[in-house]
Amino acid sequence: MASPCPSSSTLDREINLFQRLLRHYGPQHWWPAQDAFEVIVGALLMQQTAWRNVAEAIQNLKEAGLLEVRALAAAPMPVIRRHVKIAGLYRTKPKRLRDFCRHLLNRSDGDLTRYFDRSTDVVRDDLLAQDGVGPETADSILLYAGGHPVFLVDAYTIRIGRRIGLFDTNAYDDVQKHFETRVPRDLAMYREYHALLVAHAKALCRPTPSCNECPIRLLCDFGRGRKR
DNA sequence: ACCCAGGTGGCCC
DNA sequence: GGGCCACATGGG
Repeated sequence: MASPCPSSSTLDREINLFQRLLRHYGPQHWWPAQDAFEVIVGALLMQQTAWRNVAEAIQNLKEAGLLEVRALAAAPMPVIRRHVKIAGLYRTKPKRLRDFCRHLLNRSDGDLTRYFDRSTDVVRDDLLAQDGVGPETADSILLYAGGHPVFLVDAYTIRIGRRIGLFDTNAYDDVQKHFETRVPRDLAMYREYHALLVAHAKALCRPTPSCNECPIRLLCDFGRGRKR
């Protein structure tokens, strides 16, 4: 049966949004990391912290020879703390880093390929069981370190999606399901989609606080709104 | 002196 | 299930 060829205007908004973002911002080349382990460390440090500081913390670890599962698992807490202090939450993040590495050793002898070589759901549950790993961190690790195609949701995704009327919820799982049921489950595309949403958020945040000048007319003004 | 950053876990109702 | 809070550093 020859199904009618959909013009771009009749495509799902979620796919159309991806195409507009990609056309405007271009490929983002995410995640900025050398290898899977560096992605994991970055994901654990990134929470509620500017990437600039995370990058510096990772560089510190790298120069200290600690950007490796076994080394980090064995490093004394004060040493780890000194290197990652710049990434904030220095009383919680170092312990999470070290404990996560110890878990990797227990689970797969520190072999990340082996660690990720299970079904997406199984790995995701295993990640979520670790201290400091919530849905976003788990999915960023799955997507960018493990090569598992999951749609990564973050505060930007929810803000943009709500403001342009894609959905009306803050619930992580619901937003994820929203995209996963409308966007083909493709690893490269899911990686790019999330990176593009962040690129758009950052582009919008700085120069144009209001959406009137949004380069791709998404009408999604930014700012978190008052807290407290 | 604020407000924010690619969250998470612990409470409370 | 949803809403609030502490956590902590550095930059605008």
